[in-house]
Amino acid sequence: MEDNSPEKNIPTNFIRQIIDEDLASGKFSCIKTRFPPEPNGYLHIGHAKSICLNFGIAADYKGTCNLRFDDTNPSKEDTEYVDSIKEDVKWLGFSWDGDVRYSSDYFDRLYGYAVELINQGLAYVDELSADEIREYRGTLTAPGRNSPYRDRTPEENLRLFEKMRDGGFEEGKACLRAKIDMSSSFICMRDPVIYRVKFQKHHQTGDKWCIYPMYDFTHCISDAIEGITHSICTLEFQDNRRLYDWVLEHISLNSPARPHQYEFSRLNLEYCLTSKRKLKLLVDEGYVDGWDDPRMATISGMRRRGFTPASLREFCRRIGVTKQENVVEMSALENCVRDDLNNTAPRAMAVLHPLRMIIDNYPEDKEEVLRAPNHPLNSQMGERDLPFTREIYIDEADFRETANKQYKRLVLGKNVRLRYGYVVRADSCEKDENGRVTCVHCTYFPETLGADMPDGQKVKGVIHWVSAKHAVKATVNLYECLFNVPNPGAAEDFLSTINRNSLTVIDSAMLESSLKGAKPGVTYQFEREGYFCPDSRHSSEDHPVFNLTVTLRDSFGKAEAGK
RNA sequence: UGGGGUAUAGCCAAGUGGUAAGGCAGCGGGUUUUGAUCCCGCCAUUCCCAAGUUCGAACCUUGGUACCCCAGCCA
Repeated sequence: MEDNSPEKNIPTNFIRQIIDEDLASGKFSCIKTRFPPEPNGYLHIGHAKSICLNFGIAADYKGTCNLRFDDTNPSKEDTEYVDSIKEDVKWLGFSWDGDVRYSSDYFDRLYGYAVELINQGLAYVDELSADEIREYRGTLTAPGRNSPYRDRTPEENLRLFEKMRDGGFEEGKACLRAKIDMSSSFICMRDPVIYRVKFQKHHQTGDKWCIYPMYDFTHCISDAIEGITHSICTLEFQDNRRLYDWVLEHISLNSPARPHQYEFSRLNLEYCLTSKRKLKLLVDEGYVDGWDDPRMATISGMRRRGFTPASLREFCRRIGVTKQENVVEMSALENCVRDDLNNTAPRAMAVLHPLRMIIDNYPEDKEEVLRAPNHPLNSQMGERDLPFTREIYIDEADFRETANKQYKRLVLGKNVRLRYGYVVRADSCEKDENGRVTCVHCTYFPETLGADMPDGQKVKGVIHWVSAKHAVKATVNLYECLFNVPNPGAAEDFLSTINRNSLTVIDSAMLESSLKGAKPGVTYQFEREGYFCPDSRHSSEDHPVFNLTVTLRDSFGKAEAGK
């Protein structure tokens, strides 16, 4: 039984099941989620999964989703990142509720809650060094020891915490710790540091603070302040959930309903990196052309590559949300892009490796204008002109002097159809001193425009072409995966797994004339080749530069390669 | 016996005691002026392993095994 109703397209996953139960039980009446990136890098495909999850849930349950920058570590953050993140979320097609939020909006209140903890005897200023704190923390199998500063009075702690705030301690000389349990089996509960000294200008709060709250203290409180009902994060925070709950249990903030944290597994995509730290290294060390290099699995890179928001959303829908570790195959993503672009991309002809073809029986000064649909299955996308002349370009791969029956393109003495045009027969070819074919001479059959050969013979092969006189010379960037191995993130030295052939620049491709004014933002299908889009940085009307988005599926090439 | 998690096809992933969805990949066939698209068909007698409970188990119980995460004043 097939059911294509929209309801069936809404994903089901364990988080949505929890929400269904919470709604049914009356625990919550309205769902609020949040997408909480730290502005310390550009968003990548893994973030797209989280964005689709959080904003998707809000949309489907008629709730809301906040965009909140988790900006508690000013030394790693920058407004360049907040700007790019906002742009990426919007581009993906989502809108956050109200204004953009920042954890730093809550620094005053956070400070107040820290004081509350101190007053309850649940936090203390520790003057152990970072190294000493690590020693005292114990190991995975051995319990930790109490800091000698653990039993200071609330009054003393308050005074010391104010001193921290007022710049009275150098960095590393004091920190505020929650007093929990140094022998807990959850390492994160062994008196976690919740405030540290950092004489660092903050991109939002400037020089107002020299102490900054830690993630574990900040995130849960920020969620509660914003009335988040379901705080969704990735698996590595599962232990931290105990601290998340502990903090909210011990402060006076009573939101309508206490938020709960749920964890899902992060996305791993074959041949890609989904680590901001490593992506930043590629950018900083010049291995790529910026965060938006089309080979990067960043949202901005994929945008520049020609991926569509719809294809990324569909990808996130298809991969699902679970707690299982996973590595998704590249083909899953590629298929989503092809599915979308196949329906929406205007078609065009572009010859990537030009080979001259002269149609000897076509008058030298004659020029015809052929018409071609912009989409084979969607006439609403209109048509375009295709100038046809005696001299055209075809692709080198589409001509062979001799070939077996499998080869359906142009062979000496055989016929082939010029896409949207005539049938031609190859009569002879010219070669250079290296034996490389430089020109093919053909005869065309005037009666075959939109018709079979006069004798009724069907021509199997169809090849693309452009009029030499009207062709627009262009640069085309071809891409392969940036890495040679399926899981570069797991490599001991990921830089050594970089694919040196990840970029191939074709500097004299020939485009059909209608592509002359092509603007970034539209992805075209170059027929028989793949999807390509104008490069947003380098393409111009004088010098078009196109990036390969993804090739067409190619069963012939695959079969040939398999031989 | 530190603790927290996860095991269903090559890769994702439904499934929640009633007899293994779906997608991607792959394989076969049809249509086609894109070797594309589209269409049709095939692709887990078995759910990490082993015992047990039950008329009936991927789902429950017990015992194993494998893998991931945690010892930042990062998030």
